[in-house]
Amino acid sequence: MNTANTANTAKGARARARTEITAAIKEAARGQLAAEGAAKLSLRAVARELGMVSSALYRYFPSRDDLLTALIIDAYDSLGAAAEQAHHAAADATPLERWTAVCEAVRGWALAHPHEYALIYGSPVPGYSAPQTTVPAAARVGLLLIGIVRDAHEQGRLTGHALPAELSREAERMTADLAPDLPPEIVTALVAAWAQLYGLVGFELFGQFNRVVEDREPFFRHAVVRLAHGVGLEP
Amino acid sequence: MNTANTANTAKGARARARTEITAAIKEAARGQLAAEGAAKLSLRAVARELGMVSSALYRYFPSRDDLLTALIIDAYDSLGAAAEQAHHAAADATPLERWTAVCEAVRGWALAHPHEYALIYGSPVPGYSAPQTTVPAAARVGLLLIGIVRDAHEQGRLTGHALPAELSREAERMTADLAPDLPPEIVTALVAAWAQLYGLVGFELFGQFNRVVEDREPFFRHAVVRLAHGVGLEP
DNA sequence: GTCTATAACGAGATAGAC
DNA sequence: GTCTATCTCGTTATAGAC
Repeated sequence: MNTANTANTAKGARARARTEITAAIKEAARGQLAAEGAAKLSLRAVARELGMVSSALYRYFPSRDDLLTALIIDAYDSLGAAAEQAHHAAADATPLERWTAVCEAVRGWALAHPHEYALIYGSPVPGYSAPQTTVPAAARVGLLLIGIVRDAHEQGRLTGHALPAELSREAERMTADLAPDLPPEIVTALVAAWAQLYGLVGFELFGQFNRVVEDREPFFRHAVVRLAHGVGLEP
Repeated sequence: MNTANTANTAKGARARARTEITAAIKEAARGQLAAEGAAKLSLRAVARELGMVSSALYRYFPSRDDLLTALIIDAYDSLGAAAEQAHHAAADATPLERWTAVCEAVRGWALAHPHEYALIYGSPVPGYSAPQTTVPAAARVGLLLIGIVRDAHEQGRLTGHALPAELSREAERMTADLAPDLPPEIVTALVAAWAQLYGLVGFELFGQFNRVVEDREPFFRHAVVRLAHGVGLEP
């Protein structure tokens, strides 16, 4: 067990060093994101900042695109965790209150991490195409919103609006994919509200609200309550 | 008058050449936008593509940022013209039909010009800050939407929702700025709907709807009708 | 096996002398 | 307006330390 012990501690130390260096690389890369943008993220600059040589980074990330993917997943996870935490803190509240709590957590995270928000919800990075591995992290906020609406539906607190005939096929397809237990008109409204939420956040973050909306917090709060109404959530 | 004549034609030819070359520069720059993104837009590459020398471009655009600004204004103007044309074609229709016509024109233009859309509504370009000269072009779509809602209001076709007290000051400020003849609750809803419209378009364009919304046109159409309802427009 | 460093490639950008 | 010398980049091959 002596050998096992030393082997374990040795392996543990190596693994610890590896995760630490991986974290340092991502941290330096996030600094690059803020300074130069995702399009100009460069492995050499990251290595320089860490006092390493560029080829050494390839032990941790097989390519620049893999580093970008890791940053994207981290950003989605950080946003998702913030939203889940806000949702958990409002666990006993009404669906409408939980909805606004999640939306405000999204906005708060975006204002606190503007460059990471731009990475995941801004313009695509030229030449980069996100792999499917980003999907679970990207889905976290959406799943929260679905869960809130599902609870409201089970409590009989939902009122939907009729769908046009041309949309019924697609609405049923989305419903089967996302939330088979909810009515199609609710799922359709929910997907739209999900996109519209990020429209509000993006306009504030990217400067479109400059000289238009000044006092943004009450504006946003009211807008997401109206969004919830559109999905059928009543107070 | 001989001298005046030659002077005039010379000046006319020179001015014509200048606008032609300016247009060619912007055209090549738009190609760069699509290939490398706005962050990597470089005067040298544009010059290379045109067979010019980089220093020659400075006769047309004093800096890279000025070229960017010109591209941004052109994009806003192109989008605004497309929206205005769609609105004009629906001049005799109901406000709700004009609303959806403008929204669909925005989406159509975005799908046809994804890189220019990313330039104006995507992540900000690092190190670039848009000057106030972009504001009039950027406002065109918003002014259209305000006009449609104003017409509906004058026809008595608008129903608003009460505002929370915390928002009344900001709502009155926005109303004074944007449309003093409309009720504050309508102006507030309109600004929110404006941002939400671009949330829908951006999600489709930037891939967030991949594997989520497949048949996007009826989805979008229904979503903007619901947006209009949120502003108070009834059919 | 795990890691870092050296060196090199091919492509492209850049600054400055001319 | 042209040329050149010197930068950058992502990536790979290789050699050696632990």
